[in-house]
Amino acid sequence: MSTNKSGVRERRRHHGDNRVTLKDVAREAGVAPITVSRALNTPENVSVGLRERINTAVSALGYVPNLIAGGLASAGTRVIPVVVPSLSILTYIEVIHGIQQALEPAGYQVLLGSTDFDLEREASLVDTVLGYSPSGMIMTGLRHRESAERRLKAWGRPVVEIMELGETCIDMNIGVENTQAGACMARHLVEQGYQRIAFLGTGMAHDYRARLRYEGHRQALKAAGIESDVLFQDDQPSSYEVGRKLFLEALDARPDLQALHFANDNLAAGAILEANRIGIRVPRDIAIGGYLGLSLGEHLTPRLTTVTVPRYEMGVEAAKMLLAKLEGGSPASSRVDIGYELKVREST
Amino acid sequence: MSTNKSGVRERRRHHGDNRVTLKDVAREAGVAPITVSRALNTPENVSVGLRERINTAVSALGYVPNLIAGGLASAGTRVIPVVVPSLSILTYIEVIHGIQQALEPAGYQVLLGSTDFDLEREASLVDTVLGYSPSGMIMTGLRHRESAERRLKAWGRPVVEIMELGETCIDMNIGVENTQAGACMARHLVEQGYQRIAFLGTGMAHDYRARLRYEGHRQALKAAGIESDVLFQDDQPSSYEVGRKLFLEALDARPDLQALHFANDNLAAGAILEANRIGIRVPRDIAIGGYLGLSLGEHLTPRLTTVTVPRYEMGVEAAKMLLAKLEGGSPASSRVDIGYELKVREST
DNA sequence: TGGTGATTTGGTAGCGCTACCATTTTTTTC
DNA sequence: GAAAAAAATGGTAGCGCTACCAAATCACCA
Repeated sequence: MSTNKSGVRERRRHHGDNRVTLKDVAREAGVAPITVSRALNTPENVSVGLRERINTAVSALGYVPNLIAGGLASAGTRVIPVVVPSLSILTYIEVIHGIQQALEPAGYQVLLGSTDFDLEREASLVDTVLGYSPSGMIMTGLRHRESAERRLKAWGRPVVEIMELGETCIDMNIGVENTQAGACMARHLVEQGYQRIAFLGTGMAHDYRARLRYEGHRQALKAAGIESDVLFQDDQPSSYEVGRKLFLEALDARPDLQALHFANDNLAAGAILEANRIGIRVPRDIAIGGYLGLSLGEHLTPRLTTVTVPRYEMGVEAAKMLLAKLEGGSPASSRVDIGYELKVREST
Repeated sequence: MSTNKSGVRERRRHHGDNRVTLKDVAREAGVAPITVSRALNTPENVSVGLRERINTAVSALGYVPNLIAGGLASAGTRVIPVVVPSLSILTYIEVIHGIQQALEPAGYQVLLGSTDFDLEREASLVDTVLGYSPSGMIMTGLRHRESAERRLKAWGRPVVEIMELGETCIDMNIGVENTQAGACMARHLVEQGYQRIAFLGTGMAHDYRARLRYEGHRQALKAAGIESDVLFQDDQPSSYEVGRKLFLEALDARPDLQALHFANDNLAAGAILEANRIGIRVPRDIAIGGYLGLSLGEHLTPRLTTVTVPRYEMGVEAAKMLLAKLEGGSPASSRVDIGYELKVREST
């Protein structure tokens, strides 16, 4: 029977995994475990000599902290869940990219969650990820199930809501005014002299931010004295293919249309590419405007007029707001309008 | 002073956070905590009546397990780190999407890590994420720092290496034969009668999978008796813009070229879009082939000939292999060739 | 009915770390 | 120089859960 010196039966480690622990480092450095913990977490509270001795032991043994144990015992686990509606939409990917690039150097990891635009799933995802004792959290949008919102508020750690801007948020908020962005493009189309303008979007039943842009579009047309309001929509996720389909559908149903306002650049690009193929001249025959500022837009012929949103930067800023709060301070502002910009190019 | 019934000073909870714990559920259901744990994790070991009583208590209190504590005490934390070279490359995003879609329903979360093609960073990322006691892991490629490889092998939990196929892997492997895929396109170009063929790629200094495809390209040309070997490269990440730049550079430097083999569809698309703009006819003036099968390729004029790789499916399959092993069984195969397909369209 | 084994439940210890407090050492002050 | 304050280190308990083993209960059969 395997026994150790003191004759007590050796307890088999739970996991096969026998990583170096803080205790091992402590033994190596000849100090108490808690001192090692301090040397690593609050080095200013440990004398210089000891600190060096401990650091030597750490690298000698190749110690890597068990964040799980740390998370259980104290604060967070240096995990930041990022909850987005979909991973198949480039927009969210670019935001996540920005978040990740800003968080990783600070020693935080991104935990990915996707809701498929379902607030119920979002709520249960919030429950799940809170089970990881994360250090903070990034959510998409300002609308959530009441239960999720309550839980996050009670949680008391930094939360950033992105993509959208509103009066009230759980904790911090960065995004754009979707209604205004929608109105901006519509106004531009009107200013260009177009009168018969349609809005074309996908998944508007669940994507309320797209609905907000449509709402802005309508308001702008109304303000310009255009009462007619043409909408083409589809329930599939946005893609070049769906853009193409909506484009053909609109041409067919309303040959008199002068301009098409697409809910995003994927759709708009699909339309321009199809126009190229079938010989419809943009904007002479019909004008096309998008939303997002995907790089593809600049390479199309004609180049796509769009309302750009700095998605990557939004991610970086969201992460920075979170980090500011995590590091004890408070962010410069807890509500940031990342802005949008109308890029007038040749398609309108 | 705040004291409880037994006169012991009440210990302030570490975290403000006062979630419902397993103990609370146990009290509510009138059983021992361990029984609740069993009812949730191995319900077959708990009698039906008790199981129901416990489930009632769980939902009455809104209990959500603390995965951190579970992870510390036992096996994994139901986290699967996914380590990829970059989040700005659509390929990896689509794989991650597949992984996420397959893992989330099974109750696993994706922890994102990106290495920027730096194996040193990859190794330290491996150390970091192992600190989360993950249940399994997904890595990109088969080449790693020796330390990372050793650590993962010793770790003893399921690891899937994706994107590439090889003789030896840490644990499980799914991907494509990059060399063959590169050769496939080159062979096609030769068969179409093109002789003066260039390969155009980006970041080939660090992206060895792109180098493998180039290697395949060279071998195929050599096999066809074409000794000349033209390469244009750039160090920026792939984009339409860089594709455009390489395209113009190639046209300028070697006006006699008949076909361009791009390392990926982003570059190839950038080239076709530029060709459209400046009036170069593809494939009459010059043929263009890509790699990946991005959906954009089908919407270009001419449609892009490419070697498609089922990226989303690769993610799903990788996740399934992992899940099979996590759930005790073993995957049907621990080495899966996800395959590629030459899609001949109008650009060649 | 008692005995055997299978099934169901509970007790205890500990996963690796840090909060909290106690103790020791050093520095400062008058 | 002693007393007081500050800084450095250590001890202990416990974060919430599950592995391991012990105990209790049940089913079954001779």
